[in-house]
Amino acid sequence: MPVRGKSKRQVTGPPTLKDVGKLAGVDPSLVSRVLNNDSTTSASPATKKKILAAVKALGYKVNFSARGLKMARSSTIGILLPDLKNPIYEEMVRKIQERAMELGYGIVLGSHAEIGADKTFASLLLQGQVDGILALGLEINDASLRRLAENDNGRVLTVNARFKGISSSVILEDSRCAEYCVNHLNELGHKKIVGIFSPLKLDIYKRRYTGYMKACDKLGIEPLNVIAEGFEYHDGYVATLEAIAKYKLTAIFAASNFLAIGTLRALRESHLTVPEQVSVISMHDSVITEYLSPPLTIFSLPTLELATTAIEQLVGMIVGESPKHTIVKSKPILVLRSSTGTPPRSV
Amino acid sequence: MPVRGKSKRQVTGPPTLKDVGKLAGVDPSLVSRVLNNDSTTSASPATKKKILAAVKALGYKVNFSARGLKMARSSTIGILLPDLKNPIYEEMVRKIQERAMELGYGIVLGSHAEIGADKTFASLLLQGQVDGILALGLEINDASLRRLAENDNGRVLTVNARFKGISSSVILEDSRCAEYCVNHLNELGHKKIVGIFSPLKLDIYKRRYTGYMKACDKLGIEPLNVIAEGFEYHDGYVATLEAIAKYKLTAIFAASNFLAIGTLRALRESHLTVPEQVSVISMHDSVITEYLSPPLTIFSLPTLELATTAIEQLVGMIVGESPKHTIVKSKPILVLRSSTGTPPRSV
DNA sequence: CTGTTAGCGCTTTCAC
DNA sequence: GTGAAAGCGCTAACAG
Repeated sequence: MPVRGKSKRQVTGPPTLKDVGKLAGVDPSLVSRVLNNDSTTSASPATKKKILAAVKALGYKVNFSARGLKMARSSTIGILLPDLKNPIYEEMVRKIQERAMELGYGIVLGSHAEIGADKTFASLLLQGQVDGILALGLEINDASLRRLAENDNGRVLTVNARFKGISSSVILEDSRCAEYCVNHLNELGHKKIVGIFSPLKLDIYKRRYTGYMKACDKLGIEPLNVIAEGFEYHDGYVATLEAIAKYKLTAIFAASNFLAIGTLRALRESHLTVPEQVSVISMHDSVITEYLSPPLTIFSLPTLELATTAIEQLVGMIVGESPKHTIVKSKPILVLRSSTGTPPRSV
Repeated sequence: MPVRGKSKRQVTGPPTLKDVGKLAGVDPSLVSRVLNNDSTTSASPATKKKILAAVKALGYKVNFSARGLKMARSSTIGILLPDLKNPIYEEMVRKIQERAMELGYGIVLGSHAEIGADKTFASLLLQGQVDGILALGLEINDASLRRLAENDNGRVLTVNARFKGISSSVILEDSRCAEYCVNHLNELGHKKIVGIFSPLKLDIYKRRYTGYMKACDKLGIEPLNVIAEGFEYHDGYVATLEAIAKYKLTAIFAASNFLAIGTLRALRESHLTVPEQVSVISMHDSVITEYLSPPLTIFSLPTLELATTAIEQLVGMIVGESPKHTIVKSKPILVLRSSTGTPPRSV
């Protein structure tokens, strides 16, 4: 390990506040105050300029360990997700990381299952290893996270989901988006529109379900739906098989890209062509949708904005703002590809 | 912000070494030594036991900020990737994170483009914000990372890629895997096997290309290949269109899942059925392959083992081991699905 | 407006 | 085998 000299620095590591202070001819603490825009003290423009110049000259960057130690903060936030398989999470994680970095935070990824019993995210939070947690679209079945929510819900934020006991969240207008999907199908002439959802105990699917039901109601068509067992391709596949057997459908609204991929497979195996015999629509755009067979028509919502809003809100909470529930509003955008068309004549 | 009392602790944050020491009736420094298995001093079994008991009782966990400050290490490693879209990266990142955590490290994600000019990963490393960098499957076109590689390549490791100037890497047997793919096709009776690759300047594709050429040579069949423009679905799509126009092919070896997805689309649009008219094989298993149309036959390599090996090697380097190149050896595993079959009679 | 001071929790010589 | 003490780089009172 590199060792420093006693009085004079021998092995030069990264520059410190002391170095900057020396170069600028001021005290290190003043540098700190200037760099942090300390409101209680205002440096004279002249010294401020000198300091900034020295900072740039030396390429000074804060040492997060030192700051973290002093402020009793880790400057890292945890992101909890079921998996990264879903491309939407991937994009969001990327975006969150980007924004977090700008805000001076690092991130660590995690999931309930994999961290191990005594190393849950909640315990990390409690131990001060992370300053806050962003929970992406999943159930909270981690016992200690739940306990945490009861005691200290000031630093846990759920993304596109709401949970009892957690008073901070940011969500999209999933309900509205689902409505748009059904309306689009109806405009093409469809009346037998099956909705395929993942379990409704998950808030996000409940909202999509609500939108679907609302649209059917408004349009005066009969709601036909199947609740899949889970969230994976396979669940969409099984649910679609069930729908085909049960209903005389002409269109399917698959409530997630994952379900939709399973849906397409089920239709293919049942020798039902898309969109000639059955139209398929889904919501939330991800790269893969364009490369499915056929490419999927979808309505998209601003997931990236969801991501930045979430991290900003969490950081706000960490520095003292109150938790709140927010909705990122935005009109769903139609991405028209080739999985939707007019219903077959015979039906 | 919670404030602590002067002499007696008022607001109790997470337990510290001092707390543990007090409970165990020993000096905090001893606790530290015991917890870190300090080889220079051996505590008596009795006190050791007392200490461990106190640690457990209090639920003590190290404060990474303090340790980092003291040791001039951040205990975080950076992962550089082109994107997380590719499910294989996702799985690997997950695995790396998991193992890193066990080893006492956090991770931060990053890419060249998005971090911003003066905040490249290399500079993070230089500034001590990260202790090392894992670069996943991409070119290194970050000027400062390149510079870094020239000066201090002791803490940069490339994963499934090798670069001039970077003396630490871990790779899989991609060449061998490509050979297996070609052989499988040939065993089914194919002679006109087109290989589709991403640009060969990328080490990983060069190796797959080499394997393909070697297999063709051994088999005595003519190598037919197309080098795509890039790495995305679209590039595979365009390359396949070109291959169809150029060769009388009966089978395609797509050198990545991404390319393969584009390949399937091109074949579909060209009204060539898979596998009746054209067989398609790819390598590296990811969830999506099973849900393509048709589900892809692939050969898989142990990417998760690649991930753990990489992080372990990097951490080893951080604590002083020398950089090295390692190959994770493993026989490619055939995952037989329905995209491959015997060639059509007429050819 | 700016400097002084203390101390966050940890590791690590150096004593005993 | 164990304790004492110093100091990593930073921030936040408190002085001046």
